[in-house]
Amino acid sequence: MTRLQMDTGRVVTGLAFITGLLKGWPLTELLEELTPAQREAVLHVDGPLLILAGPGSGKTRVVTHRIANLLRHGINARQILALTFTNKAAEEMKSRIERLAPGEAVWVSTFHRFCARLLRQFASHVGLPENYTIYDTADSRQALRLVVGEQKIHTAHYTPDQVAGGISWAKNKLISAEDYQARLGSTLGCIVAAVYPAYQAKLLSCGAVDFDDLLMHVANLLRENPEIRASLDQRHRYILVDEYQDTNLAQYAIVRALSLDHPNLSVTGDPDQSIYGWRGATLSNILDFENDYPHVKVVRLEQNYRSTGRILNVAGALIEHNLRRKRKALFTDNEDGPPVRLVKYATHRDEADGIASRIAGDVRSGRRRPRDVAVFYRVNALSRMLEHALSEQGLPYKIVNGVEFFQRKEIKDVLAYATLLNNPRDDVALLRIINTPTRGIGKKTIDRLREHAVARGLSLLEAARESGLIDSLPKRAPVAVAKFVAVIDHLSSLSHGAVEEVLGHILTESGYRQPLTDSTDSEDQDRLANIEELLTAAREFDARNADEGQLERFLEEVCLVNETDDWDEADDRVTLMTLHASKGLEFPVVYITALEEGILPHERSLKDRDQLEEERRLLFVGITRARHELQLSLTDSREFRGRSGTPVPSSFLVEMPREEMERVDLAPTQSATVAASTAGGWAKRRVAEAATAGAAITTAAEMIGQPVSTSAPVSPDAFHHGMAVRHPEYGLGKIVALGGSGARRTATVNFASAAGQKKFVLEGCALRPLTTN
DNA sequence: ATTGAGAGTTTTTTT
DNA sequence: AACTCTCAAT
Repeated sequence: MTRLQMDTGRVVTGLAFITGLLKGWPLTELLEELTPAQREAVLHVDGPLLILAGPGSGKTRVVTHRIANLLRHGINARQILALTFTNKAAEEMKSRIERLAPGEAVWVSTFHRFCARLLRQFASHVGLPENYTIYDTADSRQALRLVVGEQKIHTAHYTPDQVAGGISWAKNKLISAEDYQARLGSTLGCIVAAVYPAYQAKLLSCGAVDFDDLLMHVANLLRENPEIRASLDQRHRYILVDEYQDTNLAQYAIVRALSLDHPNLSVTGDPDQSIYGWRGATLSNILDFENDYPHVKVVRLEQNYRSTGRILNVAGALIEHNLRRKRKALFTDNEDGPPVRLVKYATHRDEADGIASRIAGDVRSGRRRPRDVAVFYRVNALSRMLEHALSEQGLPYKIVNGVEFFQRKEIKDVLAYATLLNNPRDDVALLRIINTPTRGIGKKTIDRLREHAVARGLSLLEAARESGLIDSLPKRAPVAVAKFVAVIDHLSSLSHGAVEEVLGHILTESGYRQPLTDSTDSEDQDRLANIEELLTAAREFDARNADEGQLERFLEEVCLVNETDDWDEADDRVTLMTLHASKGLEFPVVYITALEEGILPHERSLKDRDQLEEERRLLFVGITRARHELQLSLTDSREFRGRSGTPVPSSFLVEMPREEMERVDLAPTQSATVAASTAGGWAKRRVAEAATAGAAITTAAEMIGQPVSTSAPVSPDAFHHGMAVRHPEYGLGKIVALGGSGARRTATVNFASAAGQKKFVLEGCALRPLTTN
């Protein structure tokens, strides 16, 4: 939300001064402490440039310095456009450019925000009003439900999410509603083929776009309007794209269209860090870059300046297991550092407590500050226990992308009013608030209104205006509806001032605030506090945007941001976030939790090799965020989705080199205890076992695997591709193929030992999933 | 029309 | 465990 803030007035003279300084910067200063490869990239001015940058290779530094160099060459900042994926990345880049080149108006933006801005300008070309609404996922899902209901489309057993996924997939591939063809024999495809056009028509009639539309509309705009394309190409002479490996076809088309006449396009990326395949990202975009742009300059940044040797070795060994990959050397001059810790806790509670108390110990001893530490997890749902444990230790923490502020009911309600004022055609917004707070407009009334609107081709608000003419309406309904319309009209007349004022009017006039103020319920108090926070955000927005009538801009901003923007680096807090959110960041100390089969890799990725490789990349990204210390952990018992179970260690652990790691077992299980008393301890036993198997203990998984000879037989269905398994004779291995079914189901296993590859009939065989107890 | 209890479902990741 | 949706009572 923050943008380059220019204190107009006072700073202007200083600004010119500093700019002058920059332009006069001796080149040597800009290039100081850069390696030859980095310099090569920084000094590149015209023509296409591909920077293949491994993790921690100083990519952002190179990009920002390159921008400074472009400016030094006298290129107008307005001609430079830097596109990122996340707001976080954009903020980071902005602030680093600001440090190098204060006051320069380089446009740094996420793809979506950039497109939103372009669409405001060219809305009419794609059939949108310029005050169009941006639907977030929840809104678009609502719109989808609406059309499915109105058109009586049968969606069989498919959930709205699945259908929406199909539409989203198509949009990312730039397939329009008219062109969409179901793949032969795909039931879901047929449903999508029916729903997609209706959904798209609904969005247009509401004057709304979903996230995917932002990209698709712009891509279409650029394709269908050569003059607009040319002028934008001309205007954005120098384009830089971050995380290019994550671009989908729509994004590719946009970037391509803007760099035809002026192919000064520089992209940075790392195929090994591609983790958004599920969102339509196409690796081929980066792999084919050299074909798309002749005479491209390719710079490889392979030296890592971030992590210790051991962390990097673990990451490297892991990612080596991806088959669909360009081999890339990763190396560092940094010291080896301490071993990567692999810890097994008894329960997920112990895991959280253990991590929290370890952090607390480091903080108390002064070795680390809270902000040095981050804890990553695969799914948001895993954050709860960690939060609890951290606050018990009195550690300040910050969740990135947690329960999203702007997704909260009360916030969405208030914003829905604002949205409707801004865009009266927005039926989704209207439906959200027509009876919030309750005004005696029930389901029946709403259904009649909708029927009327559909029959007459009206928006719901227009239909509501003529509610007096609708005979089928319940007796008292027209009065209630008229009241609602009056509220909206009144608010409408007040909607042109500062955003904070407008929101204030909404809260009082709509009757939304009163019941909350009267309530003693603590939840209502929370809601009120959230609303207060929204007003604060509005106030800050007003301060940044002096001119009035900025409601539309505010809504846009709020829609494309999913967190309150208080992610302040200076904030001394432990960071909690998903592995996805961690991309692009670094921390001295990193904890990655729940390295358990089904969580990491996620269960939905187990069936598909490509998806499994993406999970591996995800872990790779997480590991390479760590600078000095890294701990991976798993548990013997985890409560998840209300039920507790005994997790199987992640198959990725098999792929990490043991010699870089230290194992800590904080979950003495029964079998281990028995082993300790009977066989002289776990460690000895392990060595003996390895000796007889003729194989060295080489992987991390070996360290946590327990003998399983006594465990009960396992159903053949319990095995799946990629699973880590143990055989009493051949030791540890991994399933590389499965065949047959039922009692005849077979598995082909690659053993770490000299046994190599073996095939088993699973029914009644001695093969066991690698478990921790 | 509204409310509340109970049933049923769910979550991968982000703009 | 938490959330949404449905159905019946008010």
